[in-house]
Amino acid sequence: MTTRQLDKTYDPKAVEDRWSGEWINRGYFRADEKNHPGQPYCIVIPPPNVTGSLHVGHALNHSLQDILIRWRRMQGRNTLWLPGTDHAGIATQNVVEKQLMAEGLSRESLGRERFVERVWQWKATSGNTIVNQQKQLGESCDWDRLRFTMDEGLSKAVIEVFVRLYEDGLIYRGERLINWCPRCLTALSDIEVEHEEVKGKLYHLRYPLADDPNTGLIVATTRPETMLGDTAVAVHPDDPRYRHLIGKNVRLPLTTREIPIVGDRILVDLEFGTGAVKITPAHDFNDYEAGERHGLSRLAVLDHAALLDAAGMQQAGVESSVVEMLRGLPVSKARPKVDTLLREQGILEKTEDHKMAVGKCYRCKTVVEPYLSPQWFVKIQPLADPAMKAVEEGRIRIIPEGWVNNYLGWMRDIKDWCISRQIWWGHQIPAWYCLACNSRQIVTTDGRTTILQGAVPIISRLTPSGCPTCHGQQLLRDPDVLDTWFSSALWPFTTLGWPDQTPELKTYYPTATLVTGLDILFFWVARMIMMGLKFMGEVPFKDVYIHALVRDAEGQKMSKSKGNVIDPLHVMDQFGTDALRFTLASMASPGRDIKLAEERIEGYRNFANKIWNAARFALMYLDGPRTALPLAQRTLPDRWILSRLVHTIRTVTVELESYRFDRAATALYQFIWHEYCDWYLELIKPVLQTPEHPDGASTRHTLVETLETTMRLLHPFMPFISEEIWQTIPHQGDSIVVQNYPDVDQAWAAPDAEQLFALLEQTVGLVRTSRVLLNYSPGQQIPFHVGHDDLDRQSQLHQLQRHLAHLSRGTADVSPPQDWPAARLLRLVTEGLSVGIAVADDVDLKKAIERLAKQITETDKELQRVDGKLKNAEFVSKAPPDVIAEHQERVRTLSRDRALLDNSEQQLRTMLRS
RNA sequence: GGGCGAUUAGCUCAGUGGUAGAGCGCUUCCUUCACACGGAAGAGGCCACAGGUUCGAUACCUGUAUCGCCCA
Repeated sequence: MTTRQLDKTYDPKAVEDRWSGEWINRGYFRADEKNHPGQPYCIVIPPPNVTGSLHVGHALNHSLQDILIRWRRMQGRNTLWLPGTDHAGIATQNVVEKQLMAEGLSRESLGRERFVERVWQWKATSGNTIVNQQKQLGESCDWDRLRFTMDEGLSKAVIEVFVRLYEDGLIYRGERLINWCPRCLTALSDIEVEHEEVKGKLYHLRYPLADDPNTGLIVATTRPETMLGDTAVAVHPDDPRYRHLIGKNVRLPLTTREIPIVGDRILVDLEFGTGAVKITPAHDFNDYEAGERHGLSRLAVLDHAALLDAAGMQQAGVESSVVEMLRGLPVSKARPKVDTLLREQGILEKTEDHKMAVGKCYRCKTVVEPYLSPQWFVKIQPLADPAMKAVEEGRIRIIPEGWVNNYLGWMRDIKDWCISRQIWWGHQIPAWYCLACNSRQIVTTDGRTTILQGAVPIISRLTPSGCPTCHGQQLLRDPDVLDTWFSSALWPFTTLGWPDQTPELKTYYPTATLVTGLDILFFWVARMIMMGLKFMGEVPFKDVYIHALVRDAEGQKMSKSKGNVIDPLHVMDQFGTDALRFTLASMASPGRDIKLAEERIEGYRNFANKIWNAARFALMYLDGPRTALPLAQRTLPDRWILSRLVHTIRTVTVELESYRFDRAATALYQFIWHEYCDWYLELIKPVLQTPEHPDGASTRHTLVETLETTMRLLHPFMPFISEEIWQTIPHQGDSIVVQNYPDVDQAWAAPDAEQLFALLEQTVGLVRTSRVLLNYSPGQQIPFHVGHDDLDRQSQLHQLQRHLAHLSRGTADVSPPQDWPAARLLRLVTEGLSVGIAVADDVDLKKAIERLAKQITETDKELQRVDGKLKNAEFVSKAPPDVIAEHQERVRTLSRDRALLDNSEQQLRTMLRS
């Protein structure tokens, strides 16, 4: 066998480039839905926006999934990690529109067909960016199954779902107040609005009574300009200030209208403002509902661009001079004008500062307007109920559990889902209208065609050939497209071939785990559950693992505008992909956001280098025969490291099963660095470096055995370096990717070896401390004494003599402390263990004495504390016997230590004086 | 306004009803033939505050403060 010489420093770049491509070429990630004997384990990736490039949030999300998938694959499960991208309707349309703008074009100038073509073109050139980046990260997706939410199969499925929901009466069209983005010019669903607190003013307006203009009612509002569309004033029916006014009318200032005063205990908060509020059903959600309760008409005074609308104002009886003054103005300009008008007319009583929430478009951050328009909705309650039940009954587990209430709470109050968007990029709604039958409902003004409420749609999977009612041939397709989240809600089954009953669907649905961030729990997760239950009759996944958000080192949300974005590709370039992956995994503690700092990644880069050098070390000493001796015949270091390894295997496996990536990563780090490298490799050096050593063959075997196993254990976390090392050391098989994950082999556990080792570690620690106290240089060989109060331990020290001498660099005399020379000896004592080192003539003893004094103080403190507890009658009578025994034992040990330390200190002081 | 979470070493974070832990940073020593992206030894903490439960609380309960997130 030829061993390759490894470089002194690990260079991730070359290794990663080679393996990321090679794994794919060899088809290791390809799923087999038909012949694989293993239990299926499927994860569908949260499809990144096709516009996107990999950011650190993806890196976290994908790293965790890849860990799970690689781990399960190695465990022999029939794994499928299904990749894909999302067409991201509004976001993508915005990107392409921006491009057009730069060319002096607009989507309107192109027309719908050419615009959509243009987006496809853009997708063809830029859409693969993120996929290529994912491959670079080593993501073990089955890339042959890459799906896109607008590819042919998925589009067909989307239409199918729409038609079926419509036929089931779960989709309807109606005029409702919806969230409207005046910049994107489209409706948004409730959750696509981000609420932000801003400073505003509360305006107190006096509305005079119609039959007694000298008295009036003062209403409080944050949006004075909408008063033009008021259709009532509400007071609380129990409010003694106003209840006698209910049923009377007020004169609405700036208009020719009179509006009624109504009593409403939902809308009106007795404590807030003046206790009287205006009702503007066309421009406020709460007012809209109040309007429904009281049968009020809705008067819209803003148009689709959120500009004051002349026609609307006229219809609302606004005085013509006011109409002229305000027409076409945006709210920001209209408000000061209205303010002035109201002041002049003595209507504005006062204003006061007021904090209020404004809604912003989650795509473009423009302030959204409640807007009255006909839209398509999903009737959600019938879908939400089973989705709640699935979680309540534990058919879906949400991890961490804390989010369950969040989910259930949202589902309980869920509102019908507005699914139509007035954009062009997306799945066009499969609804057609007969122009003949709907001549009054279809109006075109200024080139904008509006399909009014009441139009009768023809819902069809294919383009209908004619009107089924009048057989008319002139049909207009509904111009709206579906909410992007409509198609992603179907992702777990449409990507597997639904509505066809494919083998994939049969094998992999329901999927095993969904890994996602909290931010899309409602957007995506909840809706997948609803749709999965509706169309598959089964939950789409069994576990939902919700991970944290990645923030910058200061805890700020990363954003391009703040300039605090950590680019994962840059980091991968600088420190290696494995280092980034390991960092993210080790920081993925539940319920806490990740503050990512580069130093942390650098630390794990160092870890990778450490692993690399451990492998280098192994390779350097691997020449010669290797023999697998029975475990009982192996050396202490070998039995100890195997015992620690099996312990680590158990920990990593258990932690992965409970999605504790952080703990699994910590266990690996601790084992590899501080057990394998710090102790094991040091311990076996004398054997490896002695030619023809009797333990050589067995030690070399264990060295390879443990290193090879450790690489397999590490592989899901650090796929590249583990593969590279695995390939270099003796192994069987083509790639670590397809090897078995290490199993817990209980035979490796060796409690006796661990116990011995603990004594070794403790003793070596004391010797090393002594050396530093006495300023012996690290290389200097020194004689030292070791002894123990406990006879068993004393004899164990004899067994350890060789290792002690090696690790402490000196010659070890194991004998009872009372036999040691009394003079010129520094003695350190811990828990019955004594170490004595000769003091050279020229040594400064101050440091050693200080250290002894300090330890004596600490021992005293501890002694008092423990003794105090034992003197407490209640403790002795109530604490469990084993705890009491333990305390008593500690008092004994501490007292002995204390006496010996005292003695040692006095000796040193004597020396100092002489 | 409602709900959830956090508060532990200088920083970032684990953790447990009975000796307080890690990484980074810091101090001192060391280029020893795996690794200076390294080794060894150290310093550093009233576990936010106040009550309660308990023989015993950093941990369990209640309240307070501060910060963060979600929802309205």
